Amino acid sequence: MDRSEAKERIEELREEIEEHNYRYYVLDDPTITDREYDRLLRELEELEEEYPEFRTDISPTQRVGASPADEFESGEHRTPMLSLSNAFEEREITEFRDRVQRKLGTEDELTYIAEPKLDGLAIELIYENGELSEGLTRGDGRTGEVVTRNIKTIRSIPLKLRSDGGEVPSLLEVRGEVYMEKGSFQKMNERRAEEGKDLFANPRNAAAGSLRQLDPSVTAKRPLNAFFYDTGVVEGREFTTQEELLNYFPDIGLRVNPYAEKCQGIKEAKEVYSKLEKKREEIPYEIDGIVIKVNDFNLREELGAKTRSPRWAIAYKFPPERAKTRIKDIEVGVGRTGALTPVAKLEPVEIKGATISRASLHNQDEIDEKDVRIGDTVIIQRAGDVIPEVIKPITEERTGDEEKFQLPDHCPVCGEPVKRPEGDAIHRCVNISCPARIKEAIKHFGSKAAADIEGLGDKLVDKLVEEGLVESIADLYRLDRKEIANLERMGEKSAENLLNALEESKEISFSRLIYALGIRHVGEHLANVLSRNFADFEGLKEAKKEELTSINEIGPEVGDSIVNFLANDSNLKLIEQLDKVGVKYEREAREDEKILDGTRFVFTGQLDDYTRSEAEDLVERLGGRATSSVSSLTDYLVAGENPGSKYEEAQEEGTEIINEEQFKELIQH
DNA sequence: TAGCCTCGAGTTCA
DNA sequence: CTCGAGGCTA
Repeated sequence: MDRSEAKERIEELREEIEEHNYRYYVLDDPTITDREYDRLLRELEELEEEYPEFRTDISPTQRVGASPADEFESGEHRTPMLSLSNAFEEREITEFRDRVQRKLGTEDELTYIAEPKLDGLAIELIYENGELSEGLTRGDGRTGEVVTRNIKTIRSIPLKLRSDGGEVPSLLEVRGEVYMEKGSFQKMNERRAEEGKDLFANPRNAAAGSLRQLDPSVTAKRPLNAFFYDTGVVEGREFTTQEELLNYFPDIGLRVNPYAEKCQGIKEAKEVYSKLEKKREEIPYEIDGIVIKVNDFNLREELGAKTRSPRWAIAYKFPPERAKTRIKDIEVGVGRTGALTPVAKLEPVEIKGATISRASLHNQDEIDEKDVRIGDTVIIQRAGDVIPEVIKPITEERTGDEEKFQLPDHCPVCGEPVKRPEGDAIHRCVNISCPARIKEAIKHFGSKAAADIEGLGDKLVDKLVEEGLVESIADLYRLDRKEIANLERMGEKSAENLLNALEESKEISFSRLIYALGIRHVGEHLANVLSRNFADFEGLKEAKKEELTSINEIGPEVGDSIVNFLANDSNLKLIEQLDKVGVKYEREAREDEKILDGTRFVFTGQLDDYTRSEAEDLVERLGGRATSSVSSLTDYLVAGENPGSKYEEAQEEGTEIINEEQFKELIQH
């Protein structure tokens, strides 16, 4: 065989193999045996070995997995992967329908698509000119991990889109779910048991663990599969309905779930729910409910989205798995804000593979209302399949030995009296030097979104405070190498790492530092807002409550909290000491050009690309001003979808009215 | 003043 | 992830 013959054969084999993959995985209708398939694959491997110049990233041979990586890169989603709002009861589904119809201003029932909600992990694949170029996990919705090489090992995922139906879109981002079948999961665990390896708790964890393998050749051996149900950015084709999308995907080689159904009106969607709930056992993969989506994409656009979820879809979940157990005891924890939280210690039970041994009871009201007592047999569930929750005691099983529980009136850690402000459900230890509060404050300070001090874990903080080495946040920066190395389980090396991390953390942005201080009601977001409105702590300290509350998103409660924090001597001392030990904060490096220079904006209605407050922040960052009502001083009214009464006001005032597009042009963002 | 939307805070397990 | 509560809009 000469070179050009080899090239031809290689291409032929690739096509043939992918064709068989398609027939096997998408159509579920294989035409050759596994042995024949393996033979083709082996032949291709040999040829590629012999003629390395014809190797490519999208050859089926790549599916066996490339060499291990050190870590995953992170990649941004061009459009965020939102999550779905959940419903557990039929009533909530009816409310969903009403909401949707109200927002669209129609009385007519819409067409929906109901699909099973797979219990796997969401991914996004990017096909450029039909070739798989990148695979991303959902991550936090905005940024995920690049798992392209692992994705390629999944045989049912096409490396190249099929194109017999005409042109393939030049850019196609598709979204779907990677999962593991229940049977494959079981077999895999049996094998792992034989090999003495740790078992996976459930198929979901197994799928997630497999996809996040640094060594793709490990992923290649895991029985993963995928269904697709959505798109991200698409260029070169327009979809008008979910139905069209679900019909089109298999044509280009993407698997869609066979249980998806078109529903005329919400009632039919509810029927799909009941039907699938009955079928749940016999479906070969785990599903935890159904997803109901508005079919028409134009309507979807009109409905828009909230920050975390679209308004045009809802997840209708099956009842979560419950279990019966006993409350052995109730412990009390003290948080950063001094909140006393009762935690039930449970007789360990397994739900969905995880062994549950504790569950928060939140506060005294919750305990009283549910009448939960120590020694009670209770029903628990994992809310959202994650966080354990006590539903209710089984009173029939009481023996009379159960004890009612009352939160103590003195802090279990420092012994000072506990207060419960009127109208508040939370008991609080108000002693700001309570060791528990100091510990939590320090942990918060060192956390990722705050000063990000690597190596400063919970255990270490506990020890530092207990040993008396650290009494305040500033003390962290006064630790010396010997002190640290002398602690249990800490050596020279760990001490050095910690010191380095501390040193690095001294350079910090103003907003992170504000957040790190742990001012009540001031989280990441508001810390950011504050850092944009004040240059430094000097400015912030001088701010009166009125000045603070005039800032968007800061109301009386938050204003008070900030003023109080900065009026407190020990807090002021902390800020001073941080400065003394060398913590240098700076306003965010990215100083935007002040192109708007005092221009006043008012927003009304809904914008596509920003939330109201994002748009307002943006304006302020660019040196403009965003106000809430139209006056003669207003330069522009930016009108989004469904503008409110401000629209008419602006017309009366003769204020210039612009749409989102024009706004974007104006700010060039 | 109600209802919607976000943010903050607290939480569990592997 | 969920709950409660603060802030904003209608």
